Amino acid sequence: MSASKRDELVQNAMRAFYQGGFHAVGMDRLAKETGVSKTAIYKHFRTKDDLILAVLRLRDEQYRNWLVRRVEALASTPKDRLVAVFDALGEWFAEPSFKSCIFIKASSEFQERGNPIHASSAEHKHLLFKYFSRLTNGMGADDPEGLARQIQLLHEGAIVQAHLRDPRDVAQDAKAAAARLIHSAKVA
Amino acid sequence: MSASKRDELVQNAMRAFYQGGFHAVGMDRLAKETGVSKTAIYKHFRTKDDLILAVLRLRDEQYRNWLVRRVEALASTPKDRLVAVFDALGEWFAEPSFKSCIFIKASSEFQERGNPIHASSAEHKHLLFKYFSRLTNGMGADDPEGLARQIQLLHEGAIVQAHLRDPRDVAQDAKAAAARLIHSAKVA
DNA sequence: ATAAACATTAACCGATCGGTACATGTTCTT
DNA sequence: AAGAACATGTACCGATCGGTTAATGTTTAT
Repeated sequence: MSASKRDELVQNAMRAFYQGGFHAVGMDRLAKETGVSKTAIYKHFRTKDDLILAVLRLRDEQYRNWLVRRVEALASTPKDRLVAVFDALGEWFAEPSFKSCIFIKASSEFQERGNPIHASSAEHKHLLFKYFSRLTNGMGADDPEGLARQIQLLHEGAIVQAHLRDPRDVAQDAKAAAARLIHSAKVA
Repeated sequence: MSASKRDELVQNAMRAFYQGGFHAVGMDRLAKETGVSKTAIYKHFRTKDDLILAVLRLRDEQYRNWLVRRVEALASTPKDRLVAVFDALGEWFAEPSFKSCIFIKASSEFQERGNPIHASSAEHKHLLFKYFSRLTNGMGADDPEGLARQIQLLHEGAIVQAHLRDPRDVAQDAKAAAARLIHSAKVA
């Protein structure tokens, strides 16, 4: 199996797990939906959990790349970019295939503290925090880490809410709250 | 089976699903952990999904009752109570058995729009919104529904974060953000 | 052309899934 | 005390779970 074929498999597995859930989607169904036989899958991934970890690694890279690039395109100062995060979120929520965040889902299904899948999800959220932190540092906030954590609270809350109610206004609510927090933040 | 026995079953099922996940915990394991045989369970619940719905109904009542009473004990004005919500959350996060919110987990595992379990989770979050809304109305906020939605964003975000990182400071971060939003909210 | 190397498929493994049939208590009525 | 009504546990149902074995292409090197 070529490297690109493998990437394609992980990508298709991501779609299947994202739409159907990790426990709910079995390996047989996965083989059918990805067009790759179970044997071929197990040639490259020792266990289902390993495949899930590969899916999460890919999604981490995808999501953070997308967010950073989209935010860069929408605003040019760190302060404006922190607000623009929620415009980007709004675009994501509006996609018909939006079904919450795969890491929140993964941590819901694999919740034991030491589980690698849980840890991988936590790591993704930490990397996201570091991105927010870069921006709050860039705008010269007095307590950049604190503000970054607050921004992330709104980020995670918006995703959860967008999955449970009409997502149309969720991003705007979060954006308004973020703008308040950012503009009233003390600058060093 | 007496009514109290039934309640006890639902309560024990709640613990098992909460700790282990809905798909991951099967009916055999459930029977073992609750001490009630499968046959007896199926005497009172047509399907596993029906049992899950009963679990969610109980948890909805429990959580909202707990939150309202705890907040009432911590503060006496609507404005202070909105902030106190996050002190209550902090107490919850500090419990060793805390493992996120069962409704967020349920909506992660049953994510199809029309699924009754998903709908029940959404309904719980809507009832929670109505509680926040009562408080924002009580404090005379200019846009009470908008502020209530922002408070709920912090509420959901805090739960997700508390599940993925050290939960010690999460509630305080959310409380600080909520206080900012509440105190800078226009009053009609 | 041929054989080694690799990829794929189908069939199968024991375990567990949600759910049920049935035989055995146990309790209440008379 | 006898029998109806109900509750319970055991053993089982076909289907599916994650994962493997072994036989069958398909490619590549010589």
